[in-house]
Amino acid sequence: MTETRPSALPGGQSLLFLTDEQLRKGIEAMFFAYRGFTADPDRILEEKSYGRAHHRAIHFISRSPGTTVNNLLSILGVTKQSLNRVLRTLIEDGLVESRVGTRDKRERHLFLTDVGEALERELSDAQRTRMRAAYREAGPEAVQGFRAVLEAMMDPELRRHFNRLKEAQDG
Amino acid sequence: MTETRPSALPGGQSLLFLTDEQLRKGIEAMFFAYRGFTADPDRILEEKSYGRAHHRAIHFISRSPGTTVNNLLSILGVTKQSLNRVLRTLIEDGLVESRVGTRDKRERHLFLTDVGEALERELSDAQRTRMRAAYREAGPEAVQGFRAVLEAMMDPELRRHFNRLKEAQDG
DNA sequence: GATTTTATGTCAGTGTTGTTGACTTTCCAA
DNA sequence: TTGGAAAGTCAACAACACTGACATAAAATC
Repeated sequence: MTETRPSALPGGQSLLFLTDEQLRKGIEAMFFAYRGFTADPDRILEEKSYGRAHHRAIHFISRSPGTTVNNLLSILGVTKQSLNRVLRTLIEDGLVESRVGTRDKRERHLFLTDVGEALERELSDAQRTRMRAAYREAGPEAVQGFRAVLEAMMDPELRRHFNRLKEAQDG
Repeated sequence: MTETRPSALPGGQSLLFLTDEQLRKGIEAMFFAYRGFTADPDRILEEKSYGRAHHRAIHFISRSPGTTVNNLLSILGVTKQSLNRVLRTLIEDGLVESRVGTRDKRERHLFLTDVGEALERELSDAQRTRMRAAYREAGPEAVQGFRAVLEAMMDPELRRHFNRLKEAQDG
């Protein structure tokens, strides 16, 4: 059970013996876990007739208040037309405020209104609750491994975004 | 670096001190990692003008050859109409074979053809390569934690599916 | 000062993937 | 023989992505 295979060689070069089967299970775990990961917010969003795209926008605006549209675009990896559709409804509904930049007036800086903050809290509470439960069930050591593998799986550009967000707050 | 916080109490009850910030970073890691996770297959699928839905069908048919449409439906969590559209094109294109059940002739058993197997291999090779690289980078201990957290994050029903697939092959 | 580039927004059209609802066919089982 | 489950089909629709074209304002550059 807790027995481990030889995984490090004298050279310091760590060598993992990973069968295709083990890798495949990792792939399936990602698939099924992601469904769980989005399930709770999806339920909340459905009530308010929003979608995942709205959630993502809300999340990253909350995370980086005052971010520009362009910055959000590169984080989300969608076209401006796609993002704009979502942002427009959020602004119309009074969840997001778009302020013209002071230094560069071409830019729009995005902020959540109080209503937007409230929805963000509702969504992230649900998601954090599941994440917390998963962490507790898996144990403290698992959390580090989880994060390490996920980070290694990211595309370099997204990883840069991830780490930028990370640095903004605590370690 | 390798220092750990107090994470277990005498009672045997493990207690994790997780700030909202730490949980939020886990959430973002899932988001960014999933993008990387699907990036390679997406590129391959685009060439052949298929989508993720086709990939998922191919994957689970490959995983459980002879599976029925109903079983596939409960794994994928979509409507039969949605799955049917995808299956129809895969059958028309000669990637999937649908055989009428012998015991129960209402059921259709799904198999990959040689062409289907070839695409499956191409897709899963790409995905496994990234997974292998991530595992190597994160180290052997991380892999266990990764899997443990993902499994704990799944909805119970999906977890049952996951474990059923797991048991079918090696440990 | 004129030109180009950048940031943003918008309109129109298209494709994939999901949904509901209604309906049919097949066929097992009570 | 009748009820219901499994599978398939058709139609309509919605969310969310895409491309391409175009407009506007402001910054940057020549």
